[in-house]
Amino acid sequence: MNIFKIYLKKIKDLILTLNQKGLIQIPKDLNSINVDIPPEQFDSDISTNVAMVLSKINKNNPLELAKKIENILKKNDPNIDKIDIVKPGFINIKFKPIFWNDFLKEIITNYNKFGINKNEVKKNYLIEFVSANPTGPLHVGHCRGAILGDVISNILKFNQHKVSKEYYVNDYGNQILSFTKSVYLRIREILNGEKFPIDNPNLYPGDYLIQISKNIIAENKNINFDNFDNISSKLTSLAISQSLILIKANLKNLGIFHDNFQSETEIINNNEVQNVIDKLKKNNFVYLGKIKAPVDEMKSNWVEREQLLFKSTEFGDDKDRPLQKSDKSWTYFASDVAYHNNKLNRNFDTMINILGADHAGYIKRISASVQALSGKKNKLICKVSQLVKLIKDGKPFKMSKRKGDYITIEDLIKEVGKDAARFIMLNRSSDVELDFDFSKVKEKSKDNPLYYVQYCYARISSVFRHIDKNINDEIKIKSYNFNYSPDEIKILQKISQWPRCIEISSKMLEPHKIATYLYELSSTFHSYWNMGKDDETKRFINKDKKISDEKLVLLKAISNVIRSGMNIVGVSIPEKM
RNA sequence: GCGCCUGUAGCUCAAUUGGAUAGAGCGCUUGGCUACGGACCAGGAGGUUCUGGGUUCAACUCCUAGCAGGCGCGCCA
Repeated sequence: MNIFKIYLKKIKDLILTLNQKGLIQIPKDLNSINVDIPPEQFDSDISTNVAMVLSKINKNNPLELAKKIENILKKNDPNIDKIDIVKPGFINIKFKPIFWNDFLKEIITNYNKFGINKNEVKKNYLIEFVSANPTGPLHVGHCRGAILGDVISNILKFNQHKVSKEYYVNDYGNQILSFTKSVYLRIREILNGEKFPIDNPNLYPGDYLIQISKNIIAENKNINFDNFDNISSKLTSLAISQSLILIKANLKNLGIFHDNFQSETEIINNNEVQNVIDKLKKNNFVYLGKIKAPVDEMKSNWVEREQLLFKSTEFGDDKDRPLQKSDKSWTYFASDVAYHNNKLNRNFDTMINILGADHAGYIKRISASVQALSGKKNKLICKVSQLVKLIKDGKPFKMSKRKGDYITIEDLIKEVGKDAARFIMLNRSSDVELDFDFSKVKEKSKDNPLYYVQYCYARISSVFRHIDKNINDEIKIKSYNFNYSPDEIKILQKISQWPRCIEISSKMLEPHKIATYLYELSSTFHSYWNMGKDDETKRFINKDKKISDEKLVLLKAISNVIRSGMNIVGVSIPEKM
C-alpha cells in the first residue's frame, strides 16, 4: 500500500478528467508530476507539485491552479482533513484519523505484504556478483560488492521480481595456470620436502595453499605427482574445486548464497566463444586490426600487432578491444562476451553486474558487446561499488597480496560479525568510498547504526515481554478506531514511506536507502519513547501494566517494518541485546 | 592524455532522483536516568552544496568549461 502512488494516480486521473472537460491544458508527458513527502515544518502527510507543472502550459498562476485542484480534491476525498497551498505552488495534504486507521488495519492484517509495490511490472533478473578469481578465499575487498549484490537481490525479490544470483568462475587463463603450479609446488613440498619458492612473484604464496594441497593429496591417493604436465589439467580442476569450497564457505558466513556458479572453462569448451565471434562477425562488429599505443607511458615498448578486434567504439568505448591474443588463444574479454551471450540466451529481462571500482573501466566494452549482441540498450546494468578504506587502530590499513597480510572474510566475520559487516557496508551509497573502521563497527552506540536499529527492535520486544506477549505474536484488534497524537502521526508518516523506500531503492538499485530509512524510523521511535518519561500518556504500558490497542497497533506496525527491512539487509533482530 | 566515481557543517555522510527554510551522526556546548531497556532523548553553535557559465516556474541534483581527490587505461582476469 504505497500511499504516494495511490495519490499520484488520483491526481493524474483528476487532471485528465479536467482536461477532457476542457477546463485545463495538460502536457503530453505527465511524468514530472509527483507526490512527495513534505518537509516536516509543514504539518502535512503528502504533497504534490501538480499545480506548478501545469502552470506554464495553462498560463496560469500555480497558486490559483492549486486552489482549483484543492477544492475538487477535498470534495471527492473523505480522507482529507485539510489542504495547504504553499508558496511556489505546492499542495500539501493532511489526512484525517480515519485514513490512518484504515491504513493501519491494512498493514497489520497484511503485514507480510506491506512495502511491496505490487502494481510494478514484474521482471526476471539475472544478477552476477562477487565472481572473484577462484585462486583462494575471499578477502574484505570482495565484501562490499558481495553484500551489495545480495541485498539488491533481496530488494528485488521482496518486490516480487524473479532473481537469479550468479557467480562467474574465472577458471581459465594464466592466473589459473600459476595457481595450479603453486598448488603443485606445495604438494611437492609436502610429499618430497622440496622447499616452496616463496619469493617467486609468479606464484601464490598464501598459506591456505598448504591446506588445499593437503586436501588434494588426501582425496587423491591414486594420483602420481611426479610430473606436472601429466596431471596439470586434472590438478587445475581439483585446485579450483578446493578454492570454491573456501569461497562458498566465506559467502555462507556472510549469509550469501548464489543460485548458479558458471564456469568460464565450460563456456570455452562448449565452443561458445567461437560461436559468439561468428555471430559478431556476421553483423560486422569484428575485424582484424591494430590498436594504437596509449598516449603517454612506455611508448618505446609498444609493439603494434594485428589481432581480432571488437568494434566497441561503435557503442561509445575509447578503443576497439582485442578478442584474441597473439598466440591465438582467446582474451578474457572474448570469453566474457561469450558468457554474456550465454546470459542473453537465457532470456532475462534485465541483467545486473556488480563490479568493483577497479573494474569500472571494463563496463563500456562489455555493455557494448551486449548491445551488439542484443540490439537492445539497457539490457545490462552495471553497478560499481567503490573502494572500502580499512581503518585499524585509527590508521589506514593497506592490504598486500604478496606479503600475505590481507584480511580475509573469515577474519572480518570473526572480528565484527556478519550483521555489522552487512549493515555498515550498506550504510553508504555504493558510489562513495567507504571508511570501514574496525573499532567503530564494533562500538555499541549511536555512532553505530546497526545497534541503533536493533536497539529499537529490542525495546519494542521488551514492551511485549511486559505484557506477556512475544513481538512476533499476531494481534487481534476489535476495531481500528483511534485518534493518534501528532507525535504518533509522525511515526505513522514514516511507516507510510516504507513502500516508497522500497520502490525507489528497487528502481535505482540503491540498497543504502533501506539502511538510511531504518535508521530514521528508529530515530522517530526512540524520540517518542523518551517523551514517555515526561508524559505518561506517551508510554506504551500504562499504570495497570496494560497496553491500549492504539499503542499496541503502533508498536506492531513499527516492528513489522523493521523486521522486513532487516530481513532485506540480511541482519538479525535480537529481542534482547 | 583519456575514461569512470567523488567533492555538501571541523570530520564521516544523507537529501524523497529536478522541489519548499539543504538534514543526520561524530566532535564542541547546555540539559534529561527513583523511568515501558540511558546501546537513548531534547536544545545550541556550525553552510557561498569545489569554481565559473547555462537550462528551468524551481538546481546539491541536469548541460557545459575548469579545479581537486580516488580508481582504471596492451594480447592480467
